[in-house]
Amino acid sequence: MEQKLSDKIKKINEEHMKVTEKQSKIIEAAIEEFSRNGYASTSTSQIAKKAGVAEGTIFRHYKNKKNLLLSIVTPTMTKLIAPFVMDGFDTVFDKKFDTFGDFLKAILKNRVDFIRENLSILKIFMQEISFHPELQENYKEYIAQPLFKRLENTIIHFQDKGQIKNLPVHTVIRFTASTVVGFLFTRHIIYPDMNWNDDKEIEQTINLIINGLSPETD
Amino acid sequence: MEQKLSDKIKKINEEHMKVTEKQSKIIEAAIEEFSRNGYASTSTSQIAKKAGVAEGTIFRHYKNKKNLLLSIVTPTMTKLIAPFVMDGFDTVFDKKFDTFGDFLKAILKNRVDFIRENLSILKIFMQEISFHPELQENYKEYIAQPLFKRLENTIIHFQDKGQIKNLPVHTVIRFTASTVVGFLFTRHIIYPDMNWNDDKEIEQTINLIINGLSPETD
Amino acid sequence: MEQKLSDKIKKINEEHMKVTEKQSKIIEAAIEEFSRNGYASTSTSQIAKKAGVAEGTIFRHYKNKKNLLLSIVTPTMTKLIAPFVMDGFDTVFDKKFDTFGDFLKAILKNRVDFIRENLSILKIFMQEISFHPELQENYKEYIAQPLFKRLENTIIHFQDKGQIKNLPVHTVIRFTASTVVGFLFTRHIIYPDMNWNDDKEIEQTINLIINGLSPETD
Amino acid sequence: MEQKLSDKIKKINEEHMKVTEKQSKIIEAAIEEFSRNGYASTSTSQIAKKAGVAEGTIFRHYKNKKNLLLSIVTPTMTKLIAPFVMDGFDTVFDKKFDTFGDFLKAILKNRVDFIRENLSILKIFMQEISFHPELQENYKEYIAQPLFKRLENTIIHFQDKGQIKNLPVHTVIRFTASTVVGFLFTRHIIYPDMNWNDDKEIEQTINLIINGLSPETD
DNA sequence: AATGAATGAGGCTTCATTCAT
DNA sequence: AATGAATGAAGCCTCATTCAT
Repeated sequence: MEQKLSDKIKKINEEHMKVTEKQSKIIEAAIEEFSRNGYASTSTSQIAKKAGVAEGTIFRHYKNKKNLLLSIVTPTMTKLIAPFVMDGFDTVFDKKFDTFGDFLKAILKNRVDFIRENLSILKIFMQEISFHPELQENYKEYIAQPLFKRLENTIIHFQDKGQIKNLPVHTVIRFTASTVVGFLFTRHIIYPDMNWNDDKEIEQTINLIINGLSPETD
Repeated sequence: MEQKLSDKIKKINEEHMKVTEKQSKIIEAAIEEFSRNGYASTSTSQIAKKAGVAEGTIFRHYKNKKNLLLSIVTPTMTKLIAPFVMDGFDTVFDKKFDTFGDFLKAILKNRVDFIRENLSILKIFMQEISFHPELQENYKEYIAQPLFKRLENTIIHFQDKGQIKNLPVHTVIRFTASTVVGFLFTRHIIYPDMNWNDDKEIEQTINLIINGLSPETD
Repeated sequence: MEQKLSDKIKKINEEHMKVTEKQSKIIEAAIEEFSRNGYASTSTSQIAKKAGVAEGTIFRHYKNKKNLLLSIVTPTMTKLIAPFVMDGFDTVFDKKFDTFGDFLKAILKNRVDFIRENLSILKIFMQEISFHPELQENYKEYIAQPLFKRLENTIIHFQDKGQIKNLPVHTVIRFTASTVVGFLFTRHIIYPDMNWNDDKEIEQTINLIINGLSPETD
Repeated sequence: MEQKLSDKIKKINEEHMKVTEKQSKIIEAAIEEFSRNGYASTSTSQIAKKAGVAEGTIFRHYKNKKNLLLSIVTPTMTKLIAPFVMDGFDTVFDKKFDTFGDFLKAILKNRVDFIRENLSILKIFMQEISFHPELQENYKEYIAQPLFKRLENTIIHFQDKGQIKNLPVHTVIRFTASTVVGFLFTRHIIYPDMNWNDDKEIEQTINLIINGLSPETD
């Protein structure tokens, strides 16, 4: 069952691989335009022009505009969480971490490049998730739920070790995610052009999380 | 100068007051539709139908669809931060707070109802801010800057009192805001229908922030 | 019968006189806008704004937009030809002229100021005459026909005196009118801002007409 | 330089050639409607219906309603004056004319059919030239200026030969053009349905011009 | 007499999608 | 596989006109 899930995810990603040259031009153009203007305000002819293909060509490869959106967003989102859910991968979970801090650091190190490279798509995802039920369903089934399950285990593990306050798991996740996402959002979307010292910021961010979650020490 | 700003903001809000009955029906309908489908995917005829007015009536009151958006979003955003920037108001800042926790609690108590009541508009704001330069300008001038200034003072105040770690002010603000917004977002947008114990969640959230920011005690 | 015609024309002009202050503001504004943008491209709200009245006020005084146009154009056109058709007036026709040249000079002297003052309205007339049957009917009945009749008599008179070549009357009128209108058009519409020596140009123009029409002298 | 101009004009006309069948239906319909109702009072849906195409098809070929107008008017106007400005063409200018009368006769013979065939477009041009700056610019650059230059030379030539009164060139042109245009206008626009003897009228018109311009013979 | 809010028809234009080539 | 002309529905907005105040 679990196996099946990661198979499905593998398939989603593999389908994304076998693309012709025109196709990848279309995808590239669509990502740029969707992320700059939003899905609804981007026309297929705009994408075609930017991709250097005929309008009809888009519809030869993607059933419709919505389908093009899903083809862009879904594989990237699954890849984003792949290290958390893929068995057999050399993931961050396969190593044993002594502290919750180490764990966080490892995740961030592992995913921060991927996020930077796929920022436009993540932006599109955040913008569009509310408006497209298809996206929401994919998201819940392939991303949110598997991810939550894995994190749940990890957090309980560190709570058992006494490193994390005994708050409800979802509160811990929410706090951690908020802080991390808040940093990445500020870093890459609100002030992408500021002069950031990424290593220092990440360390500070992790410290704030660990401090926040550390059990009363008396 | 500072006085002038709060005057401008007062004006923005007052202009929003003198509305006919049809006008407020239009606003109400637009808020609902914009927030459900997004600005670009909401048609003015849709709004007119839901408001029970002729489509032309919308354009008698708002010269543009864009203008309608701004008329909805800008006054609400200034009202949201009004307690922080208005002089002469009985704001959360006029009282002296002994601890940073008390300060946070006071803010959240003060603003949480407003946020709940204006959730749709805040959602619209978050969705559209990236796509509308006019919105961005209003936001920077009337909201982000004044708010930052006030918070900066407050945070330095509590850093001087030794309650908050000596991190850069913007880091403190980012961490605090991320955590608060992360809670509100989860509470009202991701899982609005869950059975929330608001008081307890707010307390926990504040504790996480205070813990996170508390200076090393050794 | 003839009497009736000049009575009708008198009535048209008198009706144009009893106007309230708002009415004349509307007329003034309409003239300016119609002549600048054309009838079809001028909106009644544009006129109202420029006139400083409410949109509804226009329709209190003029049944509709078309009616406003007619109220502007028709009286002016009848006034333009009034000296030619009004009995009892001290017209250019009442004096006896020795030569066709004197006659032309007298007409031009008499009408040139009127034309200059009513240029915008004449422009509107020329633009709109093709598109409005009502205008065409008024024009034929009250302007073209009476005018032609009078000119016919005059021209036959000078042909009998041997001053004008024995061409068909309509040819003489066409040639004369073309030359005069051609001058006025160039003078006031094509190059209104050039530095014109009006007296000299008028004299030259008349000379060209007289030369053109002078019988072979051999 | 001069070469460049005639190249540009050639290009304008050639672009007008490569038209699909639907395109020429659109043009045909637009000409008829624009000339019957005026540009502003003709709707694109009206044109589409008359052309038997979808409204959207118009905008695939002409980015604007305005652009459609220009695509109709500009090439025809340049073609109208082509014989005057095109080098290498077998124009009326290439032959030597003994008299100004022969010159006028040649021009009229040459252009009268073209005018008759393109009457609707010329009407549209005259109606719309005042309201469209783009049209005015094209007109000045490609039509009025080159035409004036050529005529100037010709007129000075005949003035030197003593056939034409020593009036300012622009006065001669104005008088000649007024008389010719006055005839054509009466012939084709005011009374198109009258029973005209074209050859006789043209001869008379030319005689009037020549007489008008002939130097005093004493 | 004057106002101006309200209307709804219609105008120009864009767009996703189809289909013949 | 790729093109791009064609479509017609729908979008935003303007307008002449009406009517309650």
